[in-house]
Amino acid sequence: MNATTQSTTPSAVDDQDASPAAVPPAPTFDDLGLLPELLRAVKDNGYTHPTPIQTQAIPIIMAGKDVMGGAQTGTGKTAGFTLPLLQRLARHASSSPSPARHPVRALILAPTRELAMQVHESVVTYSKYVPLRSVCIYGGVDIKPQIAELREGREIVVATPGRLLDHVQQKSVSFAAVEVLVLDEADRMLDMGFIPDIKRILAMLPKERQSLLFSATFSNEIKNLADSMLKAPQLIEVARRNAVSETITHRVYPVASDLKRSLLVHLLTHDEEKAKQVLVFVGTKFGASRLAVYLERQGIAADAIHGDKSQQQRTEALEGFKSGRIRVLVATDVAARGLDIDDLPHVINYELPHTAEDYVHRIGRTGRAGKQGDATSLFAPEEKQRLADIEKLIKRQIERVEISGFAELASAPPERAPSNRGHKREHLERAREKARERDRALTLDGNRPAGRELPTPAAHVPRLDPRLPKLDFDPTKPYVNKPGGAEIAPEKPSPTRPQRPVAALLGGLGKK
DNA sequence: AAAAAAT
Repeated sequence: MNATTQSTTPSAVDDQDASPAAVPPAPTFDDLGLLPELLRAVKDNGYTHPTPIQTQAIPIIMAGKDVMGGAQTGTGKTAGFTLPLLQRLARHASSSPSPARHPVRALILAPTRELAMQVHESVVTYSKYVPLRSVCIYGGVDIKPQIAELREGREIVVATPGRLLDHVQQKSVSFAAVEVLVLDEADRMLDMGFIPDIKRILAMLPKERQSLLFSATFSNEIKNLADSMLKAPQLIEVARRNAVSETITHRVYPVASDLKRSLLVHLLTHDEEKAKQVLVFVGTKFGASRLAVYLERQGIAADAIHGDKSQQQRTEALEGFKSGRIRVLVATDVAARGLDIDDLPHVINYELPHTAEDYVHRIGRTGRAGKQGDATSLFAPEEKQRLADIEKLIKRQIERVEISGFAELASAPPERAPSNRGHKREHLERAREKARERDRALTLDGNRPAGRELPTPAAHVPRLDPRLPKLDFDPTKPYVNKPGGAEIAPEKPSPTRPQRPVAALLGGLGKK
């Protein structure tokens, strides 16, 4: 916006505004009254000017007030609460080596492991010169080192709710001395059904404390949550809700869904701009893995990140991407919110997200902090409604870019579209996938979908989804459910009684 | 409609 007028003298008044007298000079971090130790850490990181949310939030949080914050990632929100939080704790920090002198004084809750790690990183960065220690608590990894760290004494705990409650049960953490609670991405927590966990944790905290709640949206549920946990909160809101960065160029490429893979490879290899790193969003976990493998086979360094991957795999994929070893990171919406990947120039939606709001979150990975960003979406005819919803939400028409050989097929009826186009291999793959889907429906659902005919034996290739645990019994035969495994029932079941679907068996085993 | 999170 005012990039050209951005003065080299930090104290210069921004005279772009209509009423210069009313506009204070752009604040620097020095103006915020932060401790020298914190300022030093900020400067080590190369920051001189706080973002708008930091300018607003830091004094309010330092004053000990409760906060309801509406800010998206990339606005400097994390430092906006980390710095004043450290400042408050540092005032009575204990430099004693005794663990007993380091009880948990601040609790920060985040919805995903990656987000928790990021917040923790920020805490570590800014607490460099103050005697405060922190730990990141999340699932999917060995719990013992976490217990050991908590035993040593940590003033600041950044955690995902599930594992934290695990620690509560094991009595490896005490909340008796908690002074500040931060709930980050509360809307996400709500979506993920974390609210019961959050309520349980809240009930264990001292009543006398400062609470900060951050959420990208303000639904009634969020407001209720805020009412139950905040006292006379100050409202901080920078970016307009669902605001989309102005520096992002949006594009959609019309294409038949069967050809999306080919188009993606085409874009990744032909478009000079996209010879760089790209984050690709897909709709399903399976789809993410499949696409990453496909890209690897095409000679493009790719990896997938999603919730069915082990924590180590997720960390590896993210590190690989950040280090540049991986060129294309294929992700589900695990990465849509909060994932902070610096200077990401391109985001591709391989599939349009189910809700328009998710589009905003996904493309929020690019065009950060005034940088130029590209949001490209592959747009199949059946996604028409989704695109309409997105355009309505972001209040702009997205440019259609038609690529010869792809766009024509997108306007043809989907069934006929890809035929005799020299994509036989893909066709085969597609057919195989269809067969797999059919198998899944048959073997796992037990009941045929209403009105759907059984495929003819020739078309029906009996094969179970390879991701599922191997069954050492015939799912079409009657069974009994025993602790430790399933067995074919020895006795003949009543012929009049319908069999329980296999899905019920698998579900039952999963819970045991 | 899909994904995320404790085992």
